[in-house]
Amino acid sequence: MATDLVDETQGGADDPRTLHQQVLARLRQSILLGRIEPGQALTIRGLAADLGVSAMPVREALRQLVAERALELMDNRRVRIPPMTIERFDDLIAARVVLEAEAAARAMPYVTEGLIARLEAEDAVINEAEAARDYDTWIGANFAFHAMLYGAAGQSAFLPLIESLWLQIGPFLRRAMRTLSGHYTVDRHSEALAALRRRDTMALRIAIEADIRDGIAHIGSTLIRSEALGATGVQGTLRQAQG
Amino acid sequence: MATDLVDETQGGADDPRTLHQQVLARLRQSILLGRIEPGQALTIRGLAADLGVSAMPVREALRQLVAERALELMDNRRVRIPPMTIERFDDLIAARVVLEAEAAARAMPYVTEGLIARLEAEDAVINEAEAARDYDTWIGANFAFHAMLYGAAGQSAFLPLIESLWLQIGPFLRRAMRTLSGHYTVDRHSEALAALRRRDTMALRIAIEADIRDGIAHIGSTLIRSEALGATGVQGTLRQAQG
DNA sequence: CATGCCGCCATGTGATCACATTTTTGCGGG
DNA sequence: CCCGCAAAAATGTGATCACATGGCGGCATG
Repeated sequence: MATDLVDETQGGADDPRTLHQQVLARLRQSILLGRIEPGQALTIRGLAADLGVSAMPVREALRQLVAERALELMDNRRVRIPPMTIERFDDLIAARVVLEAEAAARAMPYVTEGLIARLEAEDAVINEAEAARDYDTWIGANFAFHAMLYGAAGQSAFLPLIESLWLQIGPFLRRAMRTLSGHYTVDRHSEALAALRRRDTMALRIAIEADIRDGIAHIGSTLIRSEALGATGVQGTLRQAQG
Repeated sequence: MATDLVDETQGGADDPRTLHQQVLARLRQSILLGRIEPGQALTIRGLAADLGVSAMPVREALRQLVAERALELMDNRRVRIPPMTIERFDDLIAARVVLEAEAAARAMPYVTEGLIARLEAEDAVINEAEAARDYDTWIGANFAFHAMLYGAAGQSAFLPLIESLWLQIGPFLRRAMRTLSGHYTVDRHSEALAALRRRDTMALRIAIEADIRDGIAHIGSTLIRSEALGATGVQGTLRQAQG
């Protein structure tokens, strides 16, 4: 009864990372790509069984994801994806806009031709994925595009904060994209790339903000249709697969 | 050989929180108030002995603080306070400015007379602490003032991000304040309170940004004087007190 | 006296176990 | 047929243990 909740492919036997780091990476990706349903039961033993590890690495990974606000520790001491509300969603978008616009502007001095070329390559992946309706690739490449830009100056204090925001939005982004397939938008990444080539910081800020806003504006309406997504939902009865 | 690294007073026997939550709270406060020296050895067993708990809660608390970027996991798998560089410090301040200015502006609609009164009370505590050179109280009340404002609308997605930034700055803020005792500054909190009373969002943004910038501007010079604070330093040989 | 090597000790990681609490299930009565 | 209560299963929390790794000092050697 093993679910496809996590990517079983990655993580070889000679992975230099600790087990809890591997578990963390896999769970993080699952959340980011919306593979975990809001409301789904997330138990230590269940995840451990699914991932083929003991409980300890899972415990540590869950704790870390709680700290990043990707998961929420309830009063029952159980962990879940935090339910989304309109207010919280609005907060998350506002935080993304100010943080990512600033991060992009601050990355400008470090933008090289090579970086622009790599961004263009990533943008091509995004466009292909969009045409093919491949949402996993689309979401992943989209984040890679932004992260590549913000990390141009090397490790930045902005990136972890932004990543936390993505993790909080991820589960609902995927759900909204399923309902709203084929939404036509202006290619904001092209605008951003043009701004980068011109070294036009202000235009870059505008492009990034526009990309964030109309990339997810329609989620708001999804939220309105089903108030407090994830607040109710299938509680448990999905992780009984173990002896 | 127990250090005064953590506040031993809090945390009764009938604390409803789990042990790891108590440990987390105490470590977090220690970091925020700069009671942990950058470069100081932070071992699981050592902290557990200091706190009178087993290793398990400490492990989980450390993991959570690593996720919040308050601590850093080195390649040795050992944990430390991340060394500060001028670039990182600059990033942290920039992130604080955009996040806190936005958080303050978004809190404006929820500002009541009662909140303003409570902020004034907190500001009084800050001024007293500054006069008395009581840095612990000063830092704590300062954060309480800001958190109170940003949390006016209830739980905000901004607050955890901002808290992470405070935790990253904390250890060095304290160090810089020790060297720069008695720095005269305009009372930006008064300006912020005045803006709140007038419901002047733009003035509030300006006051918050000014408060952040000149509250810690002098730390930059401290950093320049001792390049890469915490990069070198007393490595370990301080947590041998156990057996 | 300086330097490189070896062994010991401390540490992080992961596994397993016991216990208290919560959740689910099953049964009996209304 | 529905509701409530009790038993049973499941879960989170914390403790302890085994093991591999890394750091440190002592020791022998040049």
